[in-house]
Amino acid sequence: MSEDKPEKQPVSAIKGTHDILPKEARDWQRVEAVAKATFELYGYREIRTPVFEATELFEKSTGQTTDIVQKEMYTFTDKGGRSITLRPEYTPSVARAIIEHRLDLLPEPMRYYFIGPMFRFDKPQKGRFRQFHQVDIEVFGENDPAIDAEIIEMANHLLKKLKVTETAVLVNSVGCRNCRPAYLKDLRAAAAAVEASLCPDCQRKAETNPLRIFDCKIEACREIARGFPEITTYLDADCAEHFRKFRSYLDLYGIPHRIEPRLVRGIDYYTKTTFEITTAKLGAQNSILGGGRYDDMMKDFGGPDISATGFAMGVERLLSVAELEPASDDFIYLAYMGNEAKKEALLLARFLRSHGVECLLEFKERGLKSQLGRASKLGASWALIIGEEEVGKGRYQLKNMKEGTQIEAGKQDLLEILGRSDH
RNA sequence: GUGAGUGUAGCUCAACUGGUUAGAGCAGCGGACUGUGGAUCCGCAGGUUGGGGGUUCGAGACCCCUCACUCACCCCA
Repeated sequence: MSEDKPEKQPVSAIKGTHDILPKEARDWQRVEAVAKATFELYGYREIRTPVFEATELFEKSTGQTTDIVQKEMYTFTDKGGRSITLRPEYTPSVARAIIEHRLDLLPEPMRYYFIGPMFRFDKPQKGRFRQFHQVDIEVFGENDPAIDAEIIEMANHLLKKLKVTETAVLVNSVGCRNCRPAYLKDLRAAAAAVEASLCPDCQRKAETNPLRIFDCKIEACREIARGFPEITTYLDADCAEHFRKFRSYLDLYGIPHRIEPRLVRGIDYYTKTTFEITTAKLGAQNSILGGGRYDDMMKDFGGPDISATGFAMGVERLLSVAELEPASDDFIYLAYMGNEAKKEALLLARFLRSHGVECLLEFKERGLKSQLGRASKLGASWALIIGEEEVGKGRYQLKNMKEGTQIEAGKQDLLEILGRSDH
C-alpha cells in the first residue's frame, strides 16, 4: 500500500525448500505414478495422514536421543497451546493411525504406502532439504524374514522401472533389546581402547556413536574399525536365525547385497533387519532408500503387539538418478484471425476438448505467422488455422507441425484425424 | 551448529595488473515476409554487478560487515 517502489525480490522460498516448476512436475507425476502402480501390484494400499502430529508422537517413537528429535524437528505451539510437529518421518503416523482406527482387526493385509512431504531442520546440501518428499511403505503383522526380503525386491523392481542403475543393497541386523546392549558396551570399550590412534572426528564418535567409526573415510580409521566387534556375532538365537533367513531369501531373488555393520539408521526403533540402497551417483547423501524392522513400536505405543517392517525412499534423490523418457506433448494449437474466427476457435476448442483432445489457444493480438511460431516453439503436434474464409465454409486448415503438411478438415474430420474420437 | 567456495540480464558466462557508457550467446518481443512455424539477417527490451560500508582521482574487481546460494562435516531420504 505504500508509495515506495516495490521491492526487487519481495520474498523468496524458505531456505531448504523448493518450488517444483511445471517442467519438473511432469517428472514427479511420473515417478509417483510408477511408484503407486508398483506398490499396488504387491498388494499395498495408500494411507494418508496429516502433515502435523502431536510432538509427543515422534519423541516416543523416533526416539528422544536421535538427532531428528533433538535438533531437526519443526515444532511449534498452536493457538490452543498444544505442541505440534511437522512430521520428520512417516512411520510413527502410520502406527498411530493403525492403533487409532484398529486397522489390525480388519481382514485386509496391513500393507500401506504413502507419498508426501517431510520436514527436517537440517542444513541443506546436495540431496538434503528442509522440506523433502518420501515414498514410504510399511507392512504390519508379518514376522517372517521373507517379507523383509520381499520389500527389498519390491524396491528393486521400482528402481529398475525408473532405470536407476549403479545401486548397492546394504543390509545389517541391529539385534533386539536382548542382544544389542551387550554389543554396544563392547564396541564402546573397543573404541575407547584405541582412541589415541583414531582421527579427531572418530575420537569424538568413540564417545557419542562408535558405530559411525565404521563409516569414516580415513583409511587408518577403517583399518582399526575392522578389528572392532561386529553386531552379527552378538545376535541372540532368534535374531541370528532371522538374519540368516533374510539373506537367504535375498539370495533366492538373486539380489546381491553387502553386510554393513555400520547400518544402524540413526533411529531408535529399529530391531533386527536394517537396510539401505545407495547409488554412486549422488554425492555425500548417497542413500536413496532406507528402512528396516521395528517390532516393538506398536506395543510401546500401547497398541497391539504386532511386528512391522518398511522403508522410506527420497523422491528428490530418486529423481536425480532416475532416467525418465522426455515427456512428449501432444496438443493442437488453434490460430485464429479476426473476431469471428476467434469465436469459432473458442467453440471448436470446447468441442475438441470434450472429446479428449488437448487444445491451446492464446488471447494476444498476433498475426498468423506469429501464432504458428508459438505453436512450433511450444511443441504442438498440430496447428489449426481459422480465418474468415474457413469460418465461411466451416472447414479449416489443419497443419501437421512435424511434417509441415496441411489439409482441409471439417469438425468431424478433426476428431478422426487427431485419433481421439473414441474419448 | 562447524568449515570451505560462489554471487554480473530470465538462463549460461565475458569484462587485462582497479580505468571512462558493464558485454555476448541462448530465451523473450517485434520486423524483413500485413494468411503459414522451425533457418538466416536486423532491431527492441532486459542490470542499483546480492545488500551496506570502506580504500582510491576512479571499484564488477581490493578490504570489512551482512545476506543468499552451493558443497562438505554431522545426520539422514
